[in-house]
Amino acid sequence: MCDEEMSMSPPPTLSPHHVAAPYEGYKTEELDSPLLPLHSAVNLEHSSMRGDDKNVVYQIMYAHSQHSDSSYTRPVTPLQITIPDGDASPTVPVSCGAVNGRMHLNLFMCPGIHQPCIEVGNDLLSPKQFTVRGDKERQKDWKASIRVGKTSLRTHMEAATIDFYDHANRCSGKCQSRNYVNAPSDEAVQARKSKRSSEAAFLKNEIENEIAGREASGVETETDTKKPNEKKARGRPRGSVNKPRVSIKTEPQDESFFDEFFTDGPSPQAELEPQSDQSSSSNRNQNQCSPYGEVMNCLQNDPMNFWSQMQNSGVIGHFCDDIIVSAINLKHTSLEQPMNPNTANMLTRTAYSLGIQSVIVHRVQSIERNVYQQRKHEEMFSEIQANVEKEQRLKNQQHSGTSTGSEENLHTALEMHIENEEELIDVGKYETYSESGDSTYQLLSGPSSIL
DNA sequence: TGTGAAGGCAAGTACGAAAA
DNA sequence: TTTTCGTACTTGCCTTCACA
Repeated sequence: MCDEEMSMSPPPTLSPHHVAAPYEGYKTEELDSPLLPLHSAVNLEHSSMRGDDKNVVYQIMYAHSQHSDSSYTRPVTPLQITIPDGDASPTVPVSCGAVNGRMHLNLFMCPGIHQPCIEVGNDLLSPKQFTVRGDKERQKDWKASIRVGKTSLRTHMEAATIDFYDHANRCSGKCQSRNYVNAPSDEAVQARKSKRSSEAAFLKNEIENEIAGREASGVETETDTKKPNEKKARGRPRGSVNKPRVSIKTEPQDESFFDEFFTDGPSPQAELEPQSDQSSSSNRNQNQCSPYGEVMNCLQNDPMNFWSQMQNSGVIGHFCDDIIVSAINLKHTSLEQPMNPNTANMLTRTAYSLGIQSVIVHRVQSIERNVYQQRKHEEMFSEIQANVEKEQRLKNQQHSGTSTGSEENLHTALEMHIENEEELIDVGKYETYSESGDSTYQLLSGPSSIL
């Protein structure tokens, strides 16, 4: 399993490029991958994060690590879809239709299609979304639709001039064609390899040309380290049977775990555990693990040391997964249960810990503006509709003549719609969390304010 | 002739309904 | 309650066709 084998190898080093777009403006339209700047909840939980503190967050994470030398490129987990200012993020210019963007290679992770990695203005889009923006979604082939220079992304990937970040260790098993999986003929394989090797130099050169003016150090091609025979086929294995469905509904122990997660001090259970654990775990050799209280103490009082050890041990991915699962549980709790002080407090703590409070504020404002605009438009169209009906009645009464008035009104309505179009708020910027994917907001009676 | 777009097809996923 | 089955959907690759 790739996630469990997450390595800390640096990302490919194709022309490091500093992201120009401001961090705060980044967002993703991925429904299940909301923008979550990741930083230490322990260190920042009580600090007021301002927008210009973002670099501080980054320093807190890595400044004192063993990788403090400038040559080290920070590892990237799937959560880290934001790029702080000043971070070296290798990018390549990409295009899809008329839309241009920059693909962040260290965010481009297998299988890629839903991984937000393409910077377009202030948006961070997945390749799928990028093809939609470029009006190429009907092509059903995102790799062919996205172009690097004059060549498709597919061609680059087949030539191994571009590959998913740390693909050897993070392969999802869903990235390969059925044509590879279904054992192609040796001739086909040889032909493909030959084609790749002959094109690779040209394609690499093309990429370097595309990013001319920057240092072109080449892309790490990981084909040598790949093990094609270990690739899994996409989708459901043949002959497999259904397993009993595992509900992600919060279970009691998960609830308690989550309650503890974002609280200041140890929970009552946590305080009890060390005592019960101390007697039995005082002898490390007997249990083959550190005492509960010792681990908890390190986690709370020396987070830098704790997480550094987890990182060095290569198991930090497990804890990131726990955080993700806990966040999902919190989402379900928020959606399915009446709001209570505990959940509300937890949501606020989470928002502050993840540094997304400004995103939330912007989203609230955007929703309010959108509701106001929708109401305004409804009123406008109701008025026009009433006028049209009025004209129609007059027309019927007169039994003759033309009703130029209604036509004018209709025309006016169309014009007003177009004129006001630019005033419409792009709620898509902050509209990502709807379970159903419905992007329209319900018009509430009363004022536009939702607070 | 090369390139891009559109559509077809294959393989697998996810999920609900039905059966055991 | 668990397992099996059916089906809509997703994804990726290939072929065909139109156009410059």
